[in-house]
Amino acid sequence: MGKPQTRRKDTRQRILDVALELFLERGYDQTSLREIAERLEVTKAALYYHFRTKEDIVDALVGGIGERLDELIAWARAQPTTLETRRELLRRLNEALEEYSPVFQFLQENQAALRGRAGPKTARDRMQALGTLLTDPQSPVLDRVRSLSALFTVYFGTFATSAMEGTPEEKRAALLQVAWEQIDAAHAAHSGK
Amino acid sequence: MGKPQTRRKDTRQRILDVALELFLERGYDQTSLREIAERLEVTKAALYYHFRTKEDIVDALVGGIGERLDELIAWARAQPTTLETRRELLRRLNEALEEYSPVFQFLQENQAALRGRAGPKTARDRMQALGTLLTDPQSPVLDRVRSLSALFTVYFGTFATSAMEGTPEEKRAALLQVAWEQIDAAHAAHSGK
Amino acid sequence: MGKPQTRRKDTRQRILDVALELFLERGYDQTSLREIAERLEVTKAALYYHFRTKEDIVDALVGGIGERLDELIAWARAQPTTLETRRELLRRLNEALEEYSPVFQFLQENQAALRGRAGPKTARDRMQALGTLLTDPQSPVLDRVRSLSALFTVYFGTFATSAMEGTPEEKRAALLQVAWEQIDAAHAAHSGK
Amino acid sequence: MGKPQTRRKDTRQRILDVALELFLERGYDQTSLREIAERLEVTKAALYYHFRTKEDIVDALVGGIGERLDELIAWARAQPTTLETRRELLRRLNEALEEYSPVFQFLQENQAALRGRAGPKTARDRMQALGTLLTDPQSPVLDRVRSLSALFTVYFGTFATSAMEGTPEEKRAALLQVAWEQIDAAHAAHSGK
DNA sequence: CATGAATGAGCCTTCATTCAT
DNA sequence: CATGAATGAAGGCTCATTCAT
Repeated sequence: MGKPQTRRKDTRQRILDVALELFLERGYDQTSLREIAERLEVTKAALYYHFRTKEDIVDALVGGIGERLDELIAWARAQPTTLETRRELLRRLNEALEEYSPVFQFLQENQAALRGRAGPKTARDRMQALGTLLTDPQSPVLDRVRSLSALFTVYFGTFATSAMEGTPEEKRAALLQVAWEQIDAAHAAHSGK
Repeated sequence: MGKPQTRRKDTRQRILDVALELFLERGYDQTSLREIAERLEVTKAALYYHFRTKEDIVDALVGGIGERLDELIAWARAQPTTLETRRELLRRLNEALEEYSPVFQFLQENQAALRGRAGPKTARDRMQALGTLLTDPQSPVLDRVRSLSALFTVYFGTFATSAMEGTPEEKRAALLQVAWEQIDAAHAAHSGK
Repeated sequence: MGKPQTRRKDTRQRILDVALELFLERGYDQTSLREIAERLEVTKAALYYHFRTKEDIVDALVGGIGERLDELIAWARAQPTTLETRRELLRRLNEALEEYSPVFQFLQENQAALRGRAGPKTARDRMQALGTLLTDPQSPVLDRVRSLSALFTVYFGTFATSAMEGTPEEKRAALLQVAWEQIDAAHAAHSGK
Repeated sequence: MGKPQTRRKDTRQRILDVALELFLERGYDQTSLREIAERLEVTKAALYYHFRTKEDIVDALVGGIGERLDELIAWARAQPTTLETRRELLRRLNEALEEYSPVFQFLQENQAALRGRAGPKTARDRMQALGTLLTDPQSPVLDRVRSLSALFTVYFGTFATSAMEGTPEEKRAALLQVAWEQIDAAHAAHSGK
C-alpha cells in the first residue's frame, strides 16, 4: 500500500516509450539499457523479460512504420501513374510521417548507428521506392531532380518546420503545396512535350 | 629542416583518412580506436600521440567544413539580400558540399552520435543561418517553405543524386536550377506584392 | 485418491529426464533452467514447483545411485574379505554402473562443476571405499595398484567399451574377466607368500 | 617505491598459473575472470590484453599437452608394432602425464564444461589413437579390453595414486609394471596362437 | 615518434530465484 | 499446478585513455 508495486500490464509499451525518448535525447549507441531501466524504475533484467536484445527494442519501435510505408508503396503501385496519384502519394506520406514523427526522427539521426541492422536497410529501399514512384524513369535529369525535391520537401520538411511559426495545418498545407508544385513542374515539362 | 620528413605521407593525415573511412563504414560510435589503429597498422597509443581524444579526431575532420560554411554565411550577410545573392549562395553551398562531401555525409548520418559535441550544435546553427539568409523573415509561411525546400534540394540532393545516372555536371546543374526555381518563386510572390 | 492423476506421465520425472539429457549434452553449468523448461514446454516457474533449486534436481538425479553404491559397499563390508567377495563386488559394481550408466557419465564429466555440492564429495568417498574393499591395506604397492587397476577396468571400461564392436554381453564378460585377473594377481602374490 | 608497481614481464605466464590453479579449485565454469584478476591483483581488462577470450586461456593451458601427445603418437606410429614399442609407449605416456599432471586433471574434471571447444574434441581423438596403438585390431575382444585396461592403469593411475602411500618412483614403477603385464597378456594370447 | 602494458568504467546479456495471481 | 513478471547478482567483454620506457 505504501509503495507503488502495481504489476503494470503495459510495461512493454512503457519500455518502448522510454527507449524512444532516450534514443532521441542521447542517441541509440549512447543510450544504455541501464538508463532505460532506471528511468522506468525497473531493473535491466526486466527489459530482457520483454525484449530479447537491445536491437529487438529498435525493431519493435520501427516495425509499425515499415508496414505503414509498405502499404503506402503498395497502394501507389496499384494506382495509375498519374499526376493525381503522385499528389495523393505525397499527401499520404506526409500523413504517415506526422503520425510516426518521432520514430522517423530517430531513424534519421541514427542512420549510422543502425546500419547493418534489419530496419534501415529496407528504410533506404523504401525511400528509393518512393522516389521511383514519383518519377518517370525516362524523364530527363532535371525532372527527376524535381521529383526528388518534392520528396525531400515532404520528408525533411515535416521535421524541419516544427520550429517554424504558424499553425501545424498551415505549415502542412504549405509543405504539400510546395511539393505539389514540384511534381507538377516535373510532370508538365515531361508530358507537355 | 624545411619540410617535415614525410616518412609515410604524414601519419596525422592518414589517421584522419582512415577514421573518416571507418566512421562512414560503421558509424562513429561503433568505430573503436583499436579498429582505426589496426587498419593503419600502428598501435592505439600512436593515435594518442597525434590526437588527445577520439573527439579531437572528429573535430579535426569537421573543422574545415565549419570554417568553410562560416565564411559562406559571412559572405552572404555582407551582400544585399537580393535574389541574385541567394542564387549565388546556393551555388556556393553546393560547391562546398561537393568539396566536403564525405564529411557532410558523416555528419548527416551520425547526428545523434555527435549530439552534445561541439561540431553538430553549430552545424544546426549553420543550417538555420543559411535558412534565414534564404528567406525574408516577414514572408508568408508558404514562401518560407519554398526557401527551405530550395535548401533541402541543394543540401540532400548533393548526396541523393550520387546514385542517379547522368554526369556530375549535369546533375549539379539540375540541382541548382531546381533550387533556384524555388527561391525565385518565393521571391516573386513576395516582392511582386 | 489412490494414484496421482498421471496427467502427463509425472511431470517431476519428465523434468529429471530432460535435465539429465541436457546435462549430458551441454554440461551442468552450461545448462540453464530456461533450457530445461523450454525443452519441456513449460515455464521456468513450473520447475520450481517440483524442485526448490537447481541443485535439488542434481540431487534427485544422483540420489538413487548413491544409495545403490552404499548398499553395495555395506554388503561387501559384511562379507569375509575373500577373493570371491571381491570378484562378486566387481560384478555387482559393473551391474550398478550399467544400470545407472548415464548418471555415472554425468558425474564423471562434471566433477569440477559439482565440486562443493553434496553428491560428488561422497562420490569420491565411495570410490575410495570401493578401492579399500578391493585391497588389503598392508599389501605392497604393486598389489594395491593391481586392485586399483581392476577397479578402473570395471569403472571406466563400462563407458569406454560402448563404442567397441562386440555384443554388450561379450564386452561385459571381457571386462569382468580382465578385472578379475587383476585382483587374482593381487591376491595370489599377497596370500601366496 | 611503496607499492610493487613493477611492470612484470611475465604477466601472461602468471595469468596461466593462477587460472589453472583456480580452474582446479573451483572448476572452469565457476571460475570467473574477475576471480583470476583479483588473485593476481590486476584488473579484468589486463587479462584481456593478454588473452582475447576466456577460452583462449584454456587453449594456452592445454596447448602444450596436445603437442606432447601428438609427438608421442607420431613416434609410436613410426615404430614397429612390437610389444617392446607398446611398453615404451606406456612408459612415455606416464612420463607425459606426470609432466602435465595438473592440466590433465583439469581436462579430466571439466570434460563437460569444455565440450564443444577445440581442446577436448581432439583429446578424445588422442585417447582413441593411443588405444588403437596398443591393440591389434583383429585381436579378440578380451585382448582389446586388456589393452584398454593397460591404458586406464597408466592414465588414471597417475592421478589416483597421488594420495597413496609410497615414494613417487615406487608408485610409478608399480603402475608401469601392472600396465605392462596387461599388454603382455594381450600380446601373448594373441601371438602365441 | 611510438609501443607494451594496464586501468576503470561501463555495456549487453544471462542466470537462478521469487511471488502474486 | 502453473504462469507472468520481475529481481539481484554476476559474467564475459570492449572501450577510451594513460604512462613509463
